[in-house]
Amino acid sequence: MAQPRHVKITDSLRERIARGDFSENDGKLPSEADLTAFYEVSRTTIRASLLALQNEGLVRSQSGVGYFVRRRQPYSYRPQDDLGPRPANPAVDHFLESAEDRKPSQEIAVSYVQAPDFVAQRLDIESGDFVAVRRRRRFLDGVPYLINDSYYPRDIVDGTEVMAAEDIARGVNRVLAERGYEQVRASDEIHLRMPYPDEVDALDILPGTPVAVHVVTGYTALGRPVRVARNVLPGDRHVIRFERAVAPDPAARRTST
Amino acid sequence: MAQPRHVKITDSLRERIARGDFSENDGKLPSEADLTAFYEVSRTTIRASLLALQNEGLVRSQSGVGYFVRRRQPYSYRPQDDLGPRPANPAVDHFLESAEDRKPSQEIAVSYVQAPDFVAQRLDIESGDFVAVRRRRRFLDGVPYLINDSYYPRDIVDGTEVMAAEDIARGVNRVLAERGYEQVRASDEIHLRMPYPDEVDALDILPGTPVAVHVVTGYTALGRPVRVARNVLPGDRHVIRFERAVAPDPAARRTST
DNA sequence: CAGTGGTCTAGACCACATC
DNA sequence: ATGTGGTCTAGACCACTGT
Repeated sequence: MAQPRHVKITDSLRERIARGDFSENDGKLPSEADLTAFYEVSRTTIRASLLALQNEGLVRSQSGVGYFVRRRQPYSYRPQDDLGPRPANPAVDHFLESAEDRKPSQEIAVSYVQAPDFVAQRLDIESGDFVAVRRRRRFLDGVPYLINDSYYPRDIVDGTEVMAAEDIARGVNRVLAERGYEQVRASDEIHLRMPYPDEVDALDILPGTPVAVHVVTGYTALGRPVRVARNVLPGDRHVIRFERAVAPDPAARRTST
Repeated sequence: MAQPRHVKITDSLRERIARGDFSENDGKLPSEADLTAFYEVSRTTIRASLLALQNEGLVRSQSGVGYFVRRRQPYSYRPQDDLGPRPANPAVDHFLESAEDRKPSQEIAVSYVQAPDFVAQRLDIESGDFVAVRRRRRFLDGVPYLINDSYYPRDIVDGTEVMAAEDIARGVNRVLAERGYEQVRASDEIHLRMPYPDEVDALDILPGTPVAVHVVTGYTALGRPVRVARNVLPGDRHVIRFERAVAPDPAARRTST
């Protein structure tokens, strides 16, 4: 037997899921007992296969109920929305506006902390220096969609409304701009990994769901970094989208048309 | 007992890993036998914990040898490198050039296929229409780093060198530009998920490693889509980076400085 | 050969959801 | 009360890696 039984069963179930064999009943799979009977193996072996499918993000289990095929309906996440003009209704920002039918809400906590390494590096300060943080958790229809921690150098937010634990209608970036720290450039980094336990809790993340960690550094026209934002996005709820314009390549122009 | 034993053990091991307790010996963990003795549980329970750590991407197992702490050294992936001027040495493209010390190589296969849905939609053609595809798998020091499938409308690549199964020194985008299809704008979409079995094979992906699927659509100045590229990136080998310039916000300017 | 992880079984008990 | 998944055990055999 080239392949172990649990692998063959996993493959078989994956195919049956892809074929839509379990599309009835909210995508409910047969019970472990039924599957042990069908594949003629022990319950342990069936559970190994179901666990594998969970870790691939294809299936979720609900204790006392059964296993269900997962389906995703991602929300568009646009890094470019964090800068630039605000939408017409100043009470909501882009995140909220593009939420379509879904009801947005958020939790905010503000504090001063010693800069973590990744912040200190990007803000070009010492690692122990204090920085201002706005920590937000954002929801759509009560479902957590993202963690956003925004870090600012102390001196540029001290004494402003930025450190109020409320939504800032104009947006923090606008407030900074008014103080002379308009951001004209940003760099984006995206890391992929499996979530840590605290992220699993904070974002209600199911097994087999990766996260993207999106770190933005915003710069003024003078090249000073004034903002580091760290976003954590569950992979099953987001598609990251952005647009690029390309500087024309003169070498190509010579021969074209 | 609030938490099951295997969860407590997983937490304990995760902490010990974070503390660097296993930094000796290539990051080797104690054997399953040692762990069963240490935590005083059955081997099954220990294996459940180790499996969980694998699926979090923290640990890898090597049959007959042991479990090892994983560490990542990601390569910078820059979506913006695919358009724009080529580097000085025309024999390599940006992917190759930015590889630093590591030896790049690639496999190329070209063909005509019926456009998959995601391609047809983005190229604005019918779903059954034939398109040209260049499929590439790229390596650094023999390690697969990415799958790149680039789709082009038939009419604009027919009779060109694009359909040769070799590296095109100038780059396909340059060839298209010379034919009058210069791309001046691109849209990017990034999806996150766990890899499919064929991707696991093609990219040597370990358990607990997510992938990013990066789909680029390139447009000419007339707004015609002429390229759809689908990249699959293993999360442990990439950091996605890009830069943005922000159009100044006139409302903010009024009061600033 | 000894040690390691990989596969598989049969069985027991529990917590939870549903009727 | 019944059925579901979640936890845990003890034990067996195998395949692979290293000495």
